Amino acid sequence: MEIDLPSPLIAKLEWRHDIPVSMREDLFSLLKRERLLDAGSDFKQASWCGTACSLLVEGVAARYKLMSNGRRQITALHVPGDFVDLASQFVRSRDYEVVALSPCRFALADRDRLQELTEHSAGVTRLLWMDSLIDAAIQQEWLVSMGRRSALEHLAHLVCELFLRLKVVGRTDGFSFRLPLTQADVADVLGLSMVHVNRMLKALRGDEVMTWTNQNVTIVNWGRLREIAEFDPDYLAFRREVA
Amino acid sequence: MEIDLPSPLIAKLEWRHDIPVSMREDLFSLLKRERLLDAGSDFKQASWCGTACSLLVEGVAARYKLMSNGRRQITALHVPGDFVDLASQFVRSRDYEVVALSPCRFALADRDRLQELTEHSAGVTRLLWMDSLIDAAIQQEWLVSMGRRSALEHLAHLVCELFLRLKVVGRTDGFSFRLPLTQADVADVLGLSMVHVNRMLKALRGDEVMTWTNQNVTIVNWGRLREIAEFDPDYLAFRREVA
DNA sequence: CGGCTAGTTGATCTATATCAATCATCGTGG
DNA sequence: CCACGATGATTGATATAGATCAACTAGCCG
Repeated sequence: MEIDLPSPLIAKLEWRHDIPVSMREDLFSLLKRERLLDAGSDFKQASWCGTACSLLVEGVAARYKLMSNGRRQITALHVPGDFVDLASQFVRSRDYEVVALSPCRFALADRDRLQELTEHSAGVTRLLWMDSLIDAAIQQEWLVSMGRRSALEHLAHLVCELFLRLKVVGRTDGFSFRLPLTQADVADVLGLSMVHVNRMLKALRGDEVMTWTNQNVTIVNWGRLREIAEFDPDYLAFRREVA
Repeated sequence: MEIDLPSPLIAKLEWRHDIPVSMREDLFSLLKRERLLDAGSDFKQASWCGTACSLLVEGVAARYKLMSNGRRQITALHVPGDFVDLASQFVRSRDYEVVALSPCRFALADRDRLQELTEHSAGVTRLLWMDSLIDAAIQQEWLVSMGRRSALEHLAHLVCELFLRLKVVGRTDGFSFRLPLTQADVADVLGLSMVHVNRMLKALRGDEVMTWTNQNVTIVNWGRLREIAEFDPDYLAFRREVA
């Protein structure tokens, strides 16, 4: 079963561009080693993290910053097909942590091999560069949500986004999907208090827009949810409608 | 005077890495044409914006998203040495606008030439990729500010960041610098109301931490300002202390 | 059964928004 | 030189979104 590690990555990329066979092969040859991480463990303590870039293959992880008085802000959620630390190939960043929110499976790209590959294949470089640009677009959208959307709209927007991101990598079942975040985690994503997240979830549940119990999200009224969030999936750069 | 267009870019990059002469030459040859934009004009209406990538050489510009009910969120501020639309080389994004906040001078990089350059020079590609990664790091820090810093801390953090970014490109005078944003603009950066921005400015002025009148910022007590903001410049990736 | 974690709810408090008025500055045309 | 309008800054009064505190419930796992 070791041959299929980059498949969620490739699934995601194919929603965006045509991927020639040669690039696919490059990615396969780059991502062969596999490693696991338990739920709750910090990514930095992973033994390999100094020498390789990690592609998340299964599970959900979060990037966050911790502040002096214990406040935490999650700045990104990683789902299968996402690189967790591509930037580390170039920039040393000590100020952010990554944590596995559920048991995670990673495919490793050796730094030296990646460096070599980017030097010889402008195509792959382009692909990875674009991927990081789209991650940035996602963050930009989060910024808009933080600044100018209400708590309810923000929450709705987050769910819309995650639904599509999970769907393109085949991690949804109709309008349902698993999302291993506690309400406290969600609060740290949205920049809200846990209590308020709970209330907003209740509101959406009450209006029969969506439910989120334990770790299971079900979108009951997709149109309404999009409407509340003013969700426009353009920034995810898919070539056609996902849902 | 046309020879010096990329100089703020190079100044910025040199705070981060050693730039070999060959790369410097590549950048010079890439960025030769010059264009102006009036304060207040939208970047998309610029004639060249379909065929070239634009490096801001002089002035300040803002990237923002407009929402249905008129709310606006500024997601990035561009200062001399910043590419305004590097992403457009790869991704079509219709959902964000860029506006010149003061009269702006741009150096243009022809898309085709840039494409060609990135195919032949892995070094330049790396440099530009890293630059976009650091832009993303800045956005990440903005996200933290939005989510988990108070209005006052957020404002202080913004000023700290802009001070350093302007300083490395030689746009500061001691602890003073020009920042052509109205309080309404600042509100749209911070995700606050104009009125509240005004109050926070007053508070910082009253405590003799900084002043911001008209378009002139003066930091009176740098240590205190950093303290309020919990500012750690690591994310800007400079190799040594700027201030 | 007990203790842990996550979710739920209510009461109260506070940061920030909104509304509205005033004031300062500056460019323009008379 | 002055009147004028426009734009931006400042301030106060009031409203509200969301935080904080505290209690209680429901699973779940040993």
